[in-house]
Amino acid sequence: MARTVAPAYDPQLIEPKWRSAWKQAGLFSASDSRDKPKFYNLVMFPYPSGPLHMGHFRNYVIGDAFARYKVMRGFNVLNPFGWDAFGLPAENAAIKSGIPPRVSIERNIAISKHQLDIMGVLYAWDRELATCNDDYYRWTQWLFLKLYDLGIAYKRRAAVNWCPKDNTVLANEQIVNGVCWRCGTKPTKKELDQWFFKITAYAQRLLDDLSKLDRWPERVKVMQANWIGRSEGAELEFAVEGQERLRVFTTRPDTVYGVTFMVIAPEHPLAARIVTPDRRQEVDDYLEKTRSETEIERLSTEHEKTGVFSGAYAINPFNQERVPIWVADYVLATYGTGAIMGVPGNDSRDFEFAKKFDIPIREVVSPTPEPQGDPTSPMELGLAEGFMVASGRYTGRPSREAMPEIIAEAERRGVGQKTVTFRLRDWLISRQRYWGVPIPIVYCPDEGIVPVPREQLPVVLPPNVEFRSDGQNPLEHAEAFVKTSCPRCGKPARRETDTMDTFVDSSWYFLRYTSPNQLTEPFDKAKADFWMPVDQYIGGIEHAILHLLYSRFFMKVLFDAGMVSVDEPFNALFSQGMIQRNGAVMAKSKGNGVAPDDMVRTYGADTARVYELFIGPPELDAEWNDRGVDGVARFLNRLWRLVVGEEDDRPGAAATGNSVAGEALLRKLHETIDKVSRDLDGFRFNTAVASLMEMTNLMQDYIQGGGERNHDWDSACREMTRLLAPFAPHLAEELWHRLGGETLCAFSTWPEPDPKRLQRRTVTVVVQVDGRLRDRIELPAGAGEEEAKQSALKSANVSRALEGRSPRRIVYVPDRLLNLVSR
RNA sequence: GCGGCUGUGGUGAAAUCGGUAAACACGCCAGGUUCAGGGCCUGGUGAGCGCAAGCUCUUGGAGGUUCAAGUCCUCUCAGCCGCACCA
Repeated sequence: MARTVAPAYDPQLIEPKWRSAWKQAGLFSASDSRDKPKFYNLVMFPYPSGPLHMGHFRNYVIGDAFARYKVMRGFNVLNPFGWDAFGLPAENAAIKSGIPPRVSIERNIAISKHQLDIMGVLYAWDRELATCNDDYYRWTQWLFLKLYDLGIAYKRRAAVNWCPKDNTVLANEQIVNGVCWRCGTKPTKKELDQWFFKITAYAQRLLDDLSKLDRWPERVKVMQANWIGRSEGAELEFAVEGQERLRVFTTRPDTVYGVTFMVIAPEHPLAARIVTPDRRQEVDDYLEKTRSETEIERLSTEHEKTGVFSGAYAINPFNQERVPIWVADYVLATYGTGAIMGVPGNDSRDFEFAKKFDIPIREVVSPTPEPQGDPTSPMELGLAEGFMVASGRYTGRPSREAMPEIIAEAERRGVGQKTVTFRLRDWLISRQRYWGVPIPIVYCPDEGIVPVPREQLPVVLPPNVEFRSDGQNPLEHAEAFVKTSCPRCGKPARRETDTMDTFVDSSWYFLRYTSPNQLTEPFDKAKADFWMPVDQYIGGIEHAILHLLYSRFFMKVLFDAGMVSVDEPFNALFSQGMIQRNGAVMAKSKGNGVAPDDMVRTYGADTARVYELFIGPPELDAEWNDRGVDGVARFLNRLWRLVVGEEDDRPGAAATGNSVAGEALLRKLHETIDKVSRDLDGFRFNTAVASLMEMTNLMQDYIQGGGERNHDWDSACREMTRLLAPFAPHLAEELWHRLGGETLCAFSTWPEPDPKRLQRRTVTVVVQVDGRLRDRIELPAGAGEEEAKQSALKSANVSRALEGRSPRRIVYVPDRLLNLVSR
């Protein structure tokens, strides 16, 4: 057991008392009334995976402190909480242990709720939701049907990423570093009929509107922009000998004269059609090989180019040259047109390919108007712009100028046009798993795909299913669930057994909080209009793409459908860093977690909270230091003793000559009010705590210097208590009460700094000679340059540094600095 | 490869507008305390030189702009994160 700082006050005694007081008084029970400005404060809801540790709590403490601050600032604060309760871990646990997901989830929720409670983290619990409850997921189904009606939800056969361990498909966003984001297994390819959301239809808006999000972290916006991956270029059409045509996408139409070969992806439909008989066997072998080797080979970092000649040729529409068409897996079927023009003279991948297969390499862009010469070892691959080489009538022109002309020529001649391509793919939402929202679709032998009528929602997830060790979806074997009748014709039909990706659940939960008991629709539009957008969203960086992109997409769809009045869900976003301990991110699996329960027992909730906020800049990762907690405990104890008045009779507390006047005390108080307010507005909790510590230290100097517990002192104590309230709310409440506060401190008004108190009569001005610090002088505030100069010249240090020279120039920053320039 | 972030004492860090580098805290050292230990209190604590006054150096590195640079500019090194055969 680490040695700890014994409390001077007893958190165990005071903390529970104030927690019930807040609940009774309805702190954070948001009303929909408009008498105060609204503030929607939201922390990302968690997956209830078991006991929380202090790493998780950074998010909740930040959110709680900020919400409390906003209440004191006079806002009508909505600060709700819920549970992202569907998902694989609970189902996998069920397969192992036999405990049904709903049971383990409910147990975990109860544990987490208790932990939040003892940490003094409070929410609008009357708005609590869990995505696995049918009064929530029926509306997720309702929204699916809405998207189906809008043509945004659709089903198609597609080669999808399949995780063989989790036995389900994955969205592109869920392949992280080439492996399944959950279990780390390398996915394989599978052809399946799957449900998608047409997020690509929103690609441009999702990209454009990032510029509206000026209170989002830059890195999150950059990650989203990269993920959306907009590329401007052109599609060019090459005639293939015979009847076929081959369309390629290129961002560099200006390099079209450098084409010496074409490549199509193995999955490209032309691959089957254009191959000449003599090449058939070799091409089929290659297609077979790329299919079986799947992503594993393709994703290896130093993947050597492979490919096979199809036997067919294409005609370059610009120079009429005949170029061979190859099949190679370095071209992706899912991007652009699934085919490229090979320009080895300017593209490093094409260069590599051409080298390997002895395809001619031709210089096409040169950094100078003259050709560089030896094109077999071009040093300037990937040249963004330059001068065109061997490019017909464009030769010698700057490529940047020629590019639009080439596109225009292609359009005129009907062999291509300007296009924009995105990396973003449609969102695959089908999951072949049990513990999720059933997709409300019925398959009828006659009618085909039939949506479940809205009045029949929810399609209830059957509670009693058999969890199979072969990993198959239990729903497929739940006869009572699968067998149904067609809603249109009444004939026997089968239900869809896929469930939805849990990211669908979390794409709209922030709307449900605004009217959690709405019985007739997912949310009440008037209430959503009142509360949305979320004013401050707080969560981990791991959701930079997935959740935050999907939620933005949903919001735009609902906006277009007239269901909401704003098209971005989160006005300001804060991504907090992770807490590490012993060199690793705090995690249950690493065994380095610190339990909030232990912290509360040893130090009390307030110390744990303040330490989490003091640990470092909240947006950066921070290392948990067990001893650092003691420092915070000391601070709170000292403040307690000072305010409660136990300081006088302590031994060693004799006057030390550190005399602090009442005026100085009040000036520091108002400086602290000013600083803490600005720090809270800017999410700088660490420096806010530091300035509270500074003020406490000064209060101690005041008392030890014999300062009286007079009116000034009382005022300092009272305002300090209010400043402390968002950080250490229990302690603040107890002090507030002892200072005679009649209502709760949590509801009291945030103090304002008094500008008169911030003024100083005298200021310390730094004196430099030739830019080097030589002395400090005391001057009346607002003193003029001449006065400052005269005063400075009296300084022995200054005259020594001047060595008899007189200043040739004087730089004077009033109340701050005087620089005498003598050289 | 592309994009982003971060480099400041023994440690976590601060410096909000180009104006006192190292606030606050941990740790360490010394002293005090009806001081067992712990706690509490006081003082010290970037490096070097000096008895001292003081001087010099110091924000990953190298240049530059400026009266003045942790902060702005150019180049560069290291670490972390994201994306990655995206045409």
